[in-house]
Amino acid sequence: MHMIAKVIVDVSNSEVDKVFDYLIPDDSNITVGARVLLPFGARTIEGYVIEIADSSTMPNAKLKPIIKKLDETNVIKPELLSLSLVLKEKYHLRLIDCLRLIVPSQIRSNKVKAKIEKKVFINVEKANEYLPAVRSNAKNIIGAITYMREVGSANYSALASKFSNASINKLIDDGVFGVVKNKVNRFDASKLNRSAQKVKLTETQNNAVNQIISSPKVHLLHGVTGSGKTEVYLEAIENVLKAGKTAIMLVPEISLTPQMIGIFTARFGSIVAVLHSGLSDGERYDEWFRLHSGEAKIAIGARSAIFAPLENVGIIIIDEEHDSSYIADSNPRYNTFDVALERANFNKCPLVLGSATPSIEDYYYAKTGKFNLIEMPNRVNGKPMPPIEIVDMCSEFRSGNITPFSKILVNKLSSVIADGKQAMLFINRRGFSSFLMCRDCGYVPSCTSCDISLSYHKVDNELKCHYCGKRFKVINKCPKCGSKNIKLGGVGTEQVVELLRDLYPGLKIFRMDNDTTQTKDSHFQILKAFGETKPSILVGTQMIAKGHDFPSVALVGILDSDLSLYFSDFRATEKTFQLVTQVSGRAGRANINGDVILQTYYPKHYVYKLCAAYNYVGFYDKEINLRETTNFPPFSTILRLLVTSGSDDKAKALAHNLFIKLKDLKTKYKEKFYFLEAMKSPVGKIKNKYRYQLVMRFTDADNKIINHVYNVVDSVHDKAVSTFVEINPLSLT
DNA sequence: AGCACGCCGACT
DNA sequence: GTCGGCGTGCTC
Repeated sequence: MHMIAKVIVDVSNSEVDKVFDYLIPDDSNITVGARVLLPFGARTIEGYVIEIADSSTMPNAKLKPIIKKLDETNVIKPELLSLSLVLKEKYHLRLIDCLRLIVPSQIRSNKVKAKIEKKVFINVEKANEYLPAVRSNAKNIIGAITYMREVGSANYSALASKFSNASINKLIDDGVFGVVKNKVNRFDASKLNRSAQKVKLTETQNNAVNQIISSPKVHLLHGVTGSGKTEVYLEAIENVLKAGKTAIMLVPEISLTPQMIGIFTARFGSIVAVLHSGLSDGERYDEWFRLHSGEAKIAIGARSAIFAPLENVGIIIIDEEHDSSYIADSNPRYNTFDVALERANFNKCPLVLGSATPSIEDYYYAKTGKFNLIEMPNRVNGKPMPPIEIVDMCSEFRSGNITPFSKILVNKLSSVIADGKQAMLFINRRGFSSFLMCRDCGYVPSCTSCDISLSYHKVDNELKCHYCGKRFKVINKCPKCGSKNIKLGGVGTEQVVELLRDLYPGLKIFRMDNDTTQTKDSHFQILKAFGETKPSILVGTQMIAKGHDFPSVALVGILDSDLSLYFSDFRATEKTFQLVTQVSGRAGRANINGDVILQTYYPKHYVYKLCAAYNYVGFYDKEINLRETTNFPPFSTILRLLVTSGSDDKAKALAHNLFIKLKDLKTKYKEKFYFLEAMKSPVGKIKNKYRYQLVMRFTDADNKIINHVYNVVDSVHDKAVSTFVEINPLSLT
């Protein structure tokens, strides 16, 4: 009697996202969590064993046997298999998509292999006996022996390229050289500047560490910029390691800088494994396996590192917890916090959320006792935060200044440069200008695949779509009315750099945005060059806002802080507060004093006064009141169904169908259900897919409504249309 | 998804 | 006559 394996096949399609039964061959040692090779219809594919049973619901005659097991050790550990099952239910995902989060693509389909290095050693005694017998014209043999006598050991491939494969192999065969095969780690952390000595913690920091390690619950660590949160993390992790457990440390992708990794490797050495998008396939493969095998005990990485294959997790830390990158916005959509909480509960370990500007929801949960609130209100070095000056750009404009720089910003820039110091200018738009417009008829060129206006990139002299990346020729004549009167609108990073070059000829100006950071390491290169050049200016988007520590930055300019306020998003003011606080933190880090110039067209908006006062709690109080009276999160859940299809009609029809069926929810759940609307998405087309959305808002403590919605979504399924469900999405594009 | 099967048009 | 177009349906 054969045992039966319940298998999920590695095909990302809802039609086959179900359990298939296979026979387990007698001598195959296949267990739950194994990656296996399978006959599937007319082809051979991979799958994952999620259960072993002794009978099948199918007649055994129809079952096929598994071809073979694919790895020495099972790639899916029990905790992560059950995590996948939870995520599938919670987010209504395909199980295979969850499993693919657990098993990185570098492991699947044997694309990447471990790198084995052959190291050659010399047997000196043997060599001494051997050498006299060698013919004098055997140059390579003699050369290799002489060389190896000096160095003792060498890399096989380096040696072979010097003295030929044949000679080295002969020497190995004759026992003059010995060979050892070593697995090598392609990720080399030793290149990093390891610059962290252990410092003595302050009382506040010690108190924070003690609270965290003594209680396995969710801790919200609210610490101002410079309050020493990282030291708290390091100390807490050290405690966890001493207890024989492992740790997961998450940071936003962008702040996973060499310095950051350097701090951890300096403190903990080779038991740190790094997982982020900047790694090559080989590096990622090696780092993942070091965690999987138990060799590495600390996983540090961006969002996806929450799925690190660690066992016996003793602490999970999410730094900059308010950061939007923790919410996956494509394919398997998940919220990192939910996953982390699931893992923390499974391991009965603390989960730490750290931020200078926590999300309103999380601060509310901390205030009301769902989380433990730890406050770190003071900076370790006792320095005050840099003063923020708010500049009214409307009055600048009225007084005839049409540049993106206010007078006071230019004055401060000039004196910073004269002092040989540095400045950072933040503008949240890349390219030269964000749109073109015909002055005569108002025509704006837009992407043919997306409903979005094209940005002008002067460096490449072309128009680019920032949604799909498509490129178009620049127009100098309006295709609609023939006018040559085309104007540029919306200043971007390229234009800021150009204007600065006119203003300060000869000054070194760096630009960091999506366009200048496409190649591996370019990120690091720009920051390094900026750090070494004084005076200089760094112009950039969001990506210059996080984590970087440049002691000579004396001025930070926020050129257009209102950008995020224009979006009709209930989180707009929150995002603005977080961004301004974060960017301001770049000024005056070390011994020099810093200044922040904040330019806005809404100087009266309450968010700016509170930013300038660094008054997070004041901002929170105001915001939470607003959320409560308007029934927004954390007082409600927002659910968005995104309906997309290559066919406009089919997408529209399905969205309409959903709307009809979901209207019942309103009558069924009455006062718990506030809101339902169906409409074309704000960006109605992206990459030639038409987009419609249904947005709902309700209170739903027991997930009844969400499950109801899932059932409705299943009932209207259409192959030509994809429907995505998002819980509390960050944006509604 | 991806592959086979199947039923219609235009080619040596 | 048959080669190949892609619509339909199934995969333990």
